[in-house]
Amino acid sequence: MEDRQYARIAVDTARFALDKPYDYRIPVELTGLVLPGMRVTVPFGKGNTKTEGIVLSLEKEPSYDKPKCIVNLLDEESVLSQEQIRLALWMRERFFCTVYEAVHAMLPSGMWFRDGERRAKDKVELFANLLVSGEEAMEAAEQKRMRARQQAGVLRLLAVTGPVSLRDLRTFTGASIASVKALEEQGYLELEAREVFRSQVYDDVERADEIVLTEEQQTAYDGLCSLLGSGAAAALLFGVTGSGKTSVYIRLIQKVLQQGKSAIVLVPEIALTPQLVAVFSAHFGSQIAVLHSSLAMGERYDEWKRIRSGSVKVVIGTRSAVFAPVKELGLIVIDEEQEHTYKSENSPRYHARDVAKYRCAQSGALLLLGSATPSVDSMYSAQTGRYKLFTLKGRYNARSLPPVYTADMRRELKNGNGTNISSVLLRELQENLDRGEQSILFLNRRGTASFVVCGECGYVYTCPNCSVSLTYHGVSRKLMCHHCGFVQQVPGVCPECGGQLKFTGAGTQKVEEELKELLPGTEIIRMDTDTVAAAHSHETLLSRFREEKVPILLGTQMVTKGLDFENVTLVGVISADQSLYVNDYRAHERTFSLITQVVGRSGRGEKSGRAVIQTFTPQNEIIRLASKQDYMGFYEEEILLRQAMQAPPAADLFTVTVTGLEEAAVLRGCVKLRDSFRHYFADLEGVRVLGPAPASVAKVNMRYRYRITLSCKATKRIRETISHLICAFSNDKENRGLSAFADNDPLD
DNA sequence: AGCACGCCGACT
DNA sequence: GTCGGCGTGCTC
Repeated sequence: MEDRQYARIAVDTARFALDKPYDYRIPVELTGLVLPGMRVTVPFGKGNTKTEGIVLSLEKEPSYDKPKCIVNLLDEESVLSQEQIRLALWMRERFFCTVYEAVHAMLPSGMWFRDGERRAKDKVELFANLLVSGEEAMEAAEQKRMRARQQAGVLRLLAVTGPVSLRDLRTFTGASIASVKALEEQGYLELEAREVFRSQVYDDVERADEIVLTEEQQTAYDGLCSLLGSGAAAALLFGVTGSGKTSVYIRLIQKVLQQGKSAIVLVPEIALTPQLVAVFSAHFGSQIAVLHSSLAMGERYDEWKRIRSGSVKVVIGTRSAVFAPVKELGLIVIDEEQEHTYKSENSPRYHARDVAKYRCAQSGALLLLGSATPSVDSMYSAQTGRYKLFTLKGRYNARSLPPVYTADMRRELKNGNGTNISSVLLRELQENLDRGEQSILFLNRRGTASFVVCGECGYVYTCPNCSVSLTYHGVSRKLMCHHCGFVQQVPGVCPECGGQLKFTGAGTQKVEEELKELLPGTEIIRMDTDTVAAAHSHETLLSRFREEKVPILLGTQMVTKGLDFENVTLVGVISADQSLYVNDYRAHERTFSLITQVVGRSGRGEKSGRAVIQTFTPQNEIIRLASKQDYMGFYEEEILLRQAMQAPPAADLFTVTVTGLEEAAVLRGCVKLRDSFRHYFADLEGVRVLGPAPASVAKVNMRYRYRITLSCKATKRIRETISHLICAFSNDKENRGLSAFADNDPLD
């Protein structure tokens, strides 16, 4: 080691085109202390601005004749293992991000601020919440840098992480309460009391009995066991709702632990799966770590350290938990693998499934994808033998799936029923009321946003920076942009004509009113972004529904997931069409999955259930198949369509998005880029270069965005060419002020 | 993205 | 002469 005086470093350049390893000399006083996987500060560029970087390797000879010198060592021990460094380098090639962006994704956010020591946490803590956009906060921090250092630090941290507890604010920025209060008075932030989960201790949870598998589950389990450590690519566990996939997961994880290895379990959104977490803690006690979305930053960091120390054998968490630094990885489970939350929408634009595949291949672990409605991609891999397929057909207690009625909303309209509730649904609701049973109503509305419109002139509040309407937040009574974070007060009247403003709600409000009129005196719990905005009120609402047996639960997306209520015997889908007719190759898949999931909420107890699907297009094939709960029928149909459209899995999609302040320049740059792609791929069969087309949100943060789409088979050459052309694009001086980024199979 | 270097016009 | 405008190119 003593003769390795140089460090190869990935710096935090933010620019993809500049991102390559740079060699620095290790100063004498740091000899022997600098090791791969440690963060350092280094001078970079003409002005020697201090930049953060991470040491990739140590070298005897520098690859450059005038290396500069490392100025500071930020870690006492490596924060990334050799394996994780390799993963970060792979992510750069795979997801078109910088190595440092990949490193950011792999480490808990608490690592990026001053190291905090562990302290006992109170149950309720004050949280600081930004009232201005992240951008405004950064700007204010810049101005305050000299006069009010502490305030600047607080603003910067909040801009990056979102709401942070007062305690964490102090530990990570060193700011005093006074400076936070000052910011509150200046209107930059608000303080609110929030319940905080104590660092999870699952020791006191009552241990569950040994799981007894059904014959079918046992077959799947045996098959999966034989795959453990066999080097198989991946397995798909296709099991209808209520078939006991979780039991198979648990037994398989027990097997993995017996072999001295550990497991990672990914779930779409942990707040929506409290039941799953409870079951896991009953079986694994203190061996598990739950990367909970509402963990305070310090606690998340503590859990990360616990995992790295090797005392945690099972990690449950959302997307980013795929990076959990467990020792001896033996298994990764991705539950509800078709969910879109596994794809990151900003750089690094990774899909947890891809990262999991890579990690499993590296460590000889098994990847298990589980779902009642697998993505068409995964089922295709299973059908073609790339994944091993295991099927669970039997439901718990041999209960059959609930019968589904389709309500034709066109006929309702013709018969003079203009409400959102069909006569069939109303009849069934009434019947449930009479019998004292409960019902769940699901409003399938694309985007849960509620916006404000003038009832007289039709003026809609839109973001001054982005091409979207502002979302109304009932709790804070403010209008907000979901793309750039712009916030403004709600005015009393329309600024254009002085007319009365209307709050459209997520649609749930309207349906709630209609229900109150149709079923007078019936209590209804409404669950949407407005009513669950208060911390943990999601669980509060659900436990009220369970304990107080409130007759009707009405909600958006969030009522579809993992809820298991014995007394629910009726499920209604208010408008099945809403997510179906959008310009996105995944629309069918999403609608089918959504309907199937929500129908599966009915009749999970002793009593049998039923479901009503309301649609304006009852003849639609997807709706028909979903009401029959015929996944394989859906798959066979959809795969033909995908092949005809050359959409995944028949082809891979890449988009390259160009952004800039001037629309004409963006468009020009995009056309040039498209032509370079066409030129580079002229000799390749089966590559289509489409565009430019405006991105689905055509303007974000004052920047216009146009994109081109590549439909092709993803090969090394394709990826390298995309990287190369993005670099060439940003090095071209004619593209000044424009930037470009690539995404593999984006969500929209 | 920053930042320095350099080549030209305007002013002390 | 020489101060500073911004166009150009590089970052170990």
